[in-house]
Amino acid sequence: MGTKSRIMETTFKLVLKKGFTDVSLNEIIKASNTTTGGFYHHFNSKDALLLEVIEKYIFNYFNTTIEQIRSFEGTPKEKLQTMMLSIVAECVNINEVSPKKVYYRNLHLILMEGVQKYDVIGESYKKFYHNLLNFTKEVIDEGVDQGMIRQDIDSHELAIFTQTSILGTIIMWVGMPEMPLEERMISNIDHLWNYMKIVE
Amino acid sequence: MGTKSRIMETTFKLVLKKGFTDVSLNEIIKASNTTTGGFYHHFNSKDALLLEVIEKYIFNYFNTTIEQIRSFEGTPKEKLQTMMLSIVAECVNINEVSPKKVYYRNLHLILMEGVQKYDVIGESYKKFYHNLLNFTKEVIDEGVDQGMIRQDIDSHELAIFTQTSILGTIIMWVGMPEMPLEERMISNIDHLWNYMKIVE
DNA sequence: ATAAACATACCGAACATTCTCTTTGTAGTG
DNA sequence: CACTACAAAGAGAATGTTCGGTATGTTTAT
Repeated sequence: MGTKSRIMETTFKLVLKKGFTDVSLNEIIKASNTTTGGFYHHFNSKDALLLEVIEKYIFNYFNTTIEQIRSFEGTPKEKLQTMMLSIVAECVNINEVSPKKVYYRNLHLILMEGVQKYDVIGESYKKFYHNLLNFTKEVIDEGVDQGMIRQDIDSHELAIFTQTSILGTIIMWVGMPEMPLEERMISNIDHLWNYMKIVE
Repeated sequence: MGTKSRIMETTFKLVLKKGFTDVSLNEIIKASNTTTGGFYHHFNSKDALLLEVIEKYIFNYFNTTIEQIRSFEGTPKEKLQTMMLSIVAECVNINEVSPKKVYYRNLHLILMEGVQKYDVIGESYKKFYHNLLNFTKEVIDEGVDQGMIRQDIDSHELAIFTQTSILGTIIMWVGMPEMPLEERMISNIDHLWNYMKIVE
């Protein structure tokens, strides 16, 4: 593996454990088995590194996951579930960086730190949300076409409500980590589905 | 105003603008019109100060708001709305520190930074969530007693679903600040209500 | 009543440490 | 020779903290 990607992977691991500000450049350099010169050969600054890392290891992953689920076969409800469980549960296995699910909590917290510190990350975050929202809306529209989802509420409105519930599940779990995330996610999607489905 | 509370208020203002890590002790000391010695007379460390500030200005406020709404008169739906709008919109006026609503976004991000950095803050965060969850459940139980809310779903289950939707609205808005928060919150509570109310 | 003893609140220069980033040097390769 | 990819050393600024000192107020003893 080249020095650059070694630095990036190491950085992601460290950041996942300690956050942006609590991981120093010296630490990164040592853990990456390189030197200051080596580092500055590949990156202009610490910030530049962090931005690249976030972009590659978080947003790239999130957005390609959305793309993958787009071609996934199943009912609208199954699609929603798969989408969310993918983002929530599997993202921790990015490049096998960490085998433990626990880290997704940190990943979320770090993302928030990034949003607060760097406008660029805020922008990527926003793009991802729009991307996810579009996906949700597509799925709901599909359900409407198939006659499974009620038409009396605007699908865009339903998509927003769905997405807020789903993101809320994550945030709630960040605050109460003892809550079983997958279980909760599934049961909340059940409620959402019961609300939007057509009752016979 | 005493030196200690002056330091605390100034710190809260600064932290709200720049986050924990980006506000230095020198900055705090200068802005508080005191000196290094004066500071260390009242606080053992910078971290100790931050913890006290978060506890006083955020969690104290959140929890007393819940208490206030407990004695508020109105329908269950109105109570839910008032609760959330209070936390979301008015909390920015804590001790008239800041007149701008915009800051609530920062407040949330800072809270996340705190949760990530300090276990103590994570604990307070958790307590607040439980407190809020209990409140939500009380309100729903009240609605059930009044025959307004369906009984076929466990009220605890409904409370969790409600809270996740509501917190999701906040998180979604953090990612997409152009979204009108109050409006969104009200319309999401409408959906929730339509789901849990008894249809005639 | 007065002096001594102590406590509290605060000052500010000095401290050691850590941080990011620059500069200079060098081994390998085409 | 020139270029890439790194190594080594350290400059320079900023950080949180310590510590000796002062001014003011409050007990306590005589």
